[in-house]
Amino acid sequence: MNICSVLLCAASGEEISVCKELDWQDHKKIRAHKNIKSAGEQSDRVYVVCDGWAFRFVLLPDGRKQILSILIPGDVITPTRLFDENVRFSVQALTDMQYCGFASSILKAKLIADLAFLDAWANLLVAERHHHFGLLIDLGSRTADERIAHLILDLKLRLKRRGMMVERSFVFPLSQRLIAAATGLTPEHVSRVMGSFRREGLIENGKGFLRIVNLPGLQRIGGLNL
Amino acid sequence: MNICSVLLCAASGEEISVCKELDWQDHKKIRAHKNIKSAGEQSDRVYVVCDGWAFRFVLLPDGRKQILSILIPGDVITPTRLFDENVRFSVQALTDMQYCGFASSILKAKLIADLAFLDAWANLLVAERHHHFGLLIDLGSRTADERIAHLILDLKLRLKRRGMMVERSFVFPLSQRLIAAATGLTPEHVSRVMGSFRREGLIENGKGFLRIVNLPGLQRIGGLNL
DNA sequence: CGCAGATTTGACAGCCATCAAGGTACGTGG
DNA sequence: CCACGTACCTTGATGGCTGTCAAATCTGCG
Repeated sequence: MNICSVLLCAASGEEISVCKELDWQDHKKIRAHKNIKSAGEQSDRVYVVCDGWAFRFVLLPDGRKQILSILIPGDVITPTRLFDENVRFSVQALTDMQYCGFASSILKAKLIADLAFLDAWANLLVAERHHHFGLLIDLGSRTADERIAHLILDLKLRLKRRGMMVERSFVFPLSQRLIAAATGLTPEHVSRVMGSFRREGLIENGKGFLRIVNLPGLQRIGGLNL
Repeated sequence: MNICSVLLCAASGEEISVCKELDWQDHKKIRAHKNIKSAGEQSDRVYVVCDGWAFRFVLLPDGRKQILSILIPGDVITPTRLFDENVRFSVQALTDMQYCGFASSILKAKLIADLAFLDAWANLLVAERHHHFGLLIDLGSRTADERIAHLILDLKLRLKRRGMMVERSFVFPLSQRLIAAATGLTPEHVSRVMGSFRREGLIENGKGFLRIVNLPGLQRIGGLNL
């Protein structure tokens, strides 16, 4: 048993005991801004974020990139690798990070043998799907303020679940350029919106961290209210 | 063996032989514009579209609706129902339609017993995920023309795979209001874009059908080029 | 110190939303 | 058969949110 197995279990919502026999195959470090995977590459490993942040993205022919998801420690980087050899997106380290890989053949064998593990993996995919629906609503129907507020609230929730918040503050290594790529906006406009959030006393943020000062206010803007 | 089982197999990309023992539990008809499912409802059935079109959507508190996916015959309406009792979205019939339901307990038992079926189901979820990524790119990074052209090309491809195209024409029951809800635009703007497509000789469309006149031209606008 | 990248701010433009009006098709009821 | 209502599509005028372009400031880093 090791830290990566624990993370994998945590990510899939499973009891640690389920994963006792799982052991990591690789354990890698990578520097910020390096690609972990590029779209189209093949691979026989499923990777899990152990430390640091990363993001999934697609590079468009005209140079713009659309971010599909932001990955924090405990997230599975390529959960569909078990069923699809081709990865349809690229993954880049956002900070210096560590991640570890599990051979998909071993995971898949376990998936079949262990019903609880299958359920856990399915729940992981379902949760991601639900998350993507939220993103679609943001990009399709909501204003810049709403998208950014929602992004912040979403990250807050996920970090809190993993015990990575202190008070109302958390590590926040996202550059405004990245927030822009995630929300479908331009960096300039993100700067304007974040600036107004700060002036209105909703948030405080400095180098690498963010603090939610007025949670109800932020929720009034970015809550999905579904 | 019946038409619904065949459709379910087709949808999951499986050989028909795999599904021989599956039998439908319900077979329902429903009129256009009626809801098949509402978000939050629980259900113990997985439904498959037999005839007609439908769409998944989320209703926002301010009354706008965002369409998440358009469903054509052969599509599984609630593929995650096997792992998640709560459905996070609503589904509405777009035309008069027929659909049938399979008890999720039976499907799930088959999933565990039959490796090929598990793979097929996983492929279905992976394909949907990939499709949602494409939508995210549209809504996040692309113009109105590109989104609409892409929507048309995507439907064309899916209908072609199911053998539902004649020449370059296909049934196209989407109102412009619905295209707007799917692409994150307003009906007025959709009308302008479709009008310009028509004037430029890219498409022809009348009541309930659409014909792609200039496929390369449309692909130049709406191809993802990934 | 010098450079590259991130953030901020301002001016301006454009895409698309909003508001409004009119046309067409279709179903219903008289 | 015709009046009428409803829903959809079309078109125009106007406005606003956000993108684009540009430049200044700041920061970290070699």
